Amino acid sequence: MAQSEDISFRLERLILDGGLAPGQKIPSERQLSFRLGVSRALVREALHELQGRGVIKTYHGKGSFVASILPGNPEAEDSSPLMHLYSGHSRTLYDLLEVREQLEGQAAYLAAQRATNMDRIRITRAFERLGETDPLSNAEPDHGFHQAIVEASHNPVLVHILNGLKKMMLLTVQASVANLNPREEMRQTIMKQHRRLYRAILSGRAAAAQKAATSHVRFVITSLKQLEEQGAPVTRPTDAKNLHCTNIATQ
Amino acid sequence: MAQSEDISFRLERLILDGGLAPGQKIPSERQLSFRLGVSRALVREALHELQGRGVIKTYHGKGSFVASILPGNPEAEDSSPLMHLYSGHSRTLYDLLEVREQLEGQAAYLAAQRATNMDRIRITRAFERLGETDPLSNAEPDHGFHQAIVEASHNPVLVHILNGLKKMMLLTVQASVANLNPREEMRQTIMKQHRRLYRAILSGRAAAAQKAATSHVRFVITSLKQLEEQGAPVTRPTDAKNLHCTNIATQ
DNA sequence: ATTGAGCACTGGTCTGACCAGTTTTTGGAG
DNA sequence: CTCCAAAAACTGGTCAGACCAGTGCTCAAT
Repeated sequence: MAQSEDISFRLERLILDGGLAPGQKIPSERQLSFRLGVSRALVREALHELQGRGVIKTYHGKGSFVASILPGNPEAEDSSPLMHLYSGHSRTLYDLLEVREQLEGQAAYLAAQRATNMDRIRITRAFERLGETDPLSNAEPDHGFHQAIVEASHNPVLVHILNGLKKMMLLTVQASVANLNPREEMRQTIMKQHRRLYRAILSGRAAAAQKAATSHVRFVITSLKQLEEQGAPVTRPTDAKNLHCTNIATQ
Repeated sequence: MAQSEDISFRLERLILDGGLAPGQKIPSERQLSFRLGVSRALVREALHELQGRGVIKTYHGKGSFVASILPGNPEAEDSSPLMHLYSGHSRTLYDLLEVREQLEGQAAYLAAQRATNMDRIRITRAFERLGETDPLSNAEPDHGFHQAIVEASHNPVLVHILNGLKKMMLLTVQASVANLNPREEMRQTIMKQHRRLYRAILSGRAAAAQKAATSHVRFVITSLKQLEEQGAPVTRPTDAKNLHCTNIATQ
């Protein structure tokens, strides 16, 4: 009945449809009031409702941003039982990657189908950034590339799950992974896979995109297993700073 | 910093310290704005924050009342902000099913490959129980069947994620779903799909199992969409008791 | 006593203004 | 031309006052 509830509902859907990029800025209050055809006061009330629910964060002079929902719990409360149970077990990494193989494939498939022009621009930008940085610290751009693809799938559930998987990988992953990326022929292969994935999505070839993504993850899996068999150390990184070494696993 | 946060904080304390019992009426907006020395708009924003947090309920013409804080399960685990964000949005159900289509398929695939004898026994037992119960309350055995399959995949991550998805579906799902299962031809089709899935897994035909599972979920999706287009009500169940009506969606 | 109109509440919404931070633009100094 | 500071153009935060829309009470006319 209340229009303000309707507004906050529509805002939620706007956030969901928009890909639910955590940390992403949402339109300004005045803009929203114009778009939705209501007064600014109403928009503000709706935003406060979302704020109370922890969906968004608002900063004076800057704007409102989608709250990162996963990392939002500094307390070990929700993720702890699972995390603690899993982390440290070498096997878990492969379990995670096994699921990721499937979901990254689906994300690529959907992205190829549903990507808007804005999405294509974001993906392209992320893709171009892949080659710019030096090999050792390219965890960030790589993450951005895959993130852009997942968000282009326009399935918030998928975004959420893959984010969760990634986070768990950071806790589970082994230091040995660091050895994988620096190898020149590895980098070549991965770059090629990325390019294939990129082209498939941009040209809307959904099946090809899915195949490219799954085979990419599968390649990472087999490479890791191979590496492990060669007697690579199976130790976890001790501090968070070293976590970027997991770039190969998040590709 | 923000005064409105301070206001909502003071209101919360007023509710707690004031010994305001659940269901009790809190002062009117105009009264609060006078008492707190701020504008009514500010009070309204603060109230909306509390409303979003589920602390109060507001009724047009009557006033705002302290909500009973009991009904929520005390365990913080499933009451993540994500849940609140998703639940109630019709689209989310399809987002969930879209992901499930993929993961149930993978679970079936892996189960066909990895199921131990013990797993086969469990799956068989669950399968046989499918036909025994009356059609209206067969949410339990159905859930058990799929659960047994997922666990036979021997991928804890997969088990965990699918459990989470199922839990979220229970919060998201619409009452209209209840109409799907009782229909005779639906039940026939679903039963046939279950049998195909069961046989494929037991005989170790992984690809066939995967196909059976995904097409099963896809069937549910299209059926639901069809039903929704026919003008079925898109209302959420009001009490937890009706949630078992979601069996069709969790199959 | 019953009923109805009217009034005094309640929240819901709008308008337009102004304050206070942040970011971008711009124009002049070097 | 470059660079940095002033200014303009954003952002959210707050206010005042008005009017609409439900709810419930009161009191007079029947």
